[in-house]
Amino acid sequence: MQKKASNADNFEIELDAQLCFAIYGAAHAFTRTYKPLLEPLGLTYPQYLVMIALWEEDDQPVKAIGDRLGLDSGTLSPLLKRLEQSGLVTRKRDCDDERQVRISLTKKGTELKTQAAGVAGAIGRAVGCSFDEAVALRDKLIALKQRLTKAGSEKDPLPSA
Amino acid sequence: MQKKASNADNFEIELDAQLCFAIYGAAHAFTRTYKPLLEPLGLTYPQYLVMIALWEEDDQPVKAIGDRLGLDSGTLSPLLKRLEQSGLVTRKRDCDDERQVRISLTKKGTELKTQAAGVAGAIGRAVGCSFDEAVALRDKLIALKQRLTKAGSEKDPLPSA
DNA sequence: CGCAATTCAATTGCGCGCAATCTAATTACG
DNA sequence: CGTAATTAGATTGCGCGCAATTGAATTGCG
Repeated sequence: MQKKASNADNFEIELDAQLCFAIYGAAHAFTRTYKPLLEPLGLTYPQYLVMIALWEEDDQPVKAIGDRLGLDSGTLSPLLKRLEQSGLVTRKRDCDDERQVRISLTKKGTELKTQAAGVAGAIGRAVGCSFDEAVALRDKLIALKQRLTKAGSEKDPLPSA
Repeated sequence: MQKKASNADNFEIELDAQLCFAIYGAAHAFTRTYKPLLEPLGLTYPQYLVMIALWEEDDQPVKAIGDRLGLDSGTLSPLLKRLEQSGLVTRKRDCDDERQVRISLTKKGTELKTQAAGVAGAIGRAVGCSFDEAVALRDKLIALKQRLTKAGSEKDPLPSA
């Protein structure tokens, strides 16, 4: 059925390797494509993702942004400081829960969305496939990510106590 | 509104954003899945990719590995030094062309391939889709990468001087 | 209420990833 | 032949990405 072992293992190894290379290469090609487009905006690719998250919903705590992007505070804290230094966001402690730091867009940060629209268009052209194809690929990648994430957390699902 | 355009632009922007997030998330989920599997081997994910390239073909110059993985010497030089320190590869100047440094597997490096087979199997399970699906996804990603790379190099085809 | 466990963010350390720069070796060309 | 242009690799600097630790605030529970 799903698993036969034997000499199909060689295919498995090679496919694994090829899938490695493919997703690794595609992800980096993506960031390389963005880089020159984001440079005029003064943003790196991860910073751009954070801005998108904030354009979708302003005034979020760091944790919420981290969940959306799959990043932890070790990555986000310095990144957000740079966005603050660039004058795009502000960081202030939540009044109700002082553990949280809420990230909000400044006027400049909000206005940057307009320029970002041009970036999205350029990427759309570079991706060079139809809308439907892009949607299909997006869904496949999301599904893959979910399966990988689930498989990774299968070690300790719950103490069953 | 500085830009009117059609309201299909909104879809474009959102799809762009979603594709961003999807590929970004999938790539990181991939590396996170590998991490615990590679830890017993003493390899990071990029180091694993280099080892795969060497298992496919031993005794390659740094440049060839860089082309295969899409990495430059700025990334590879320190990485290869770590692999050398781990006793997995050797680095020696090519006799015919002393600019090149040829990377070769040590006995230990060659033997590591056996253990890596188990890694591939585990990943196959984590990916959790059929062989055909994996092949299709791989091909889509490779095609995407090629389109992105080509689009990126369209800026300066030739100086035409 | 009071103390332990949890949660959120920041910090530290290490390994990429890449642009920019540098050096040395090779090739191209007059 | 000799100099310019090219090529390979190393180095530096900066920004992630993540594990591990820390510290402060909050929640849970007796």
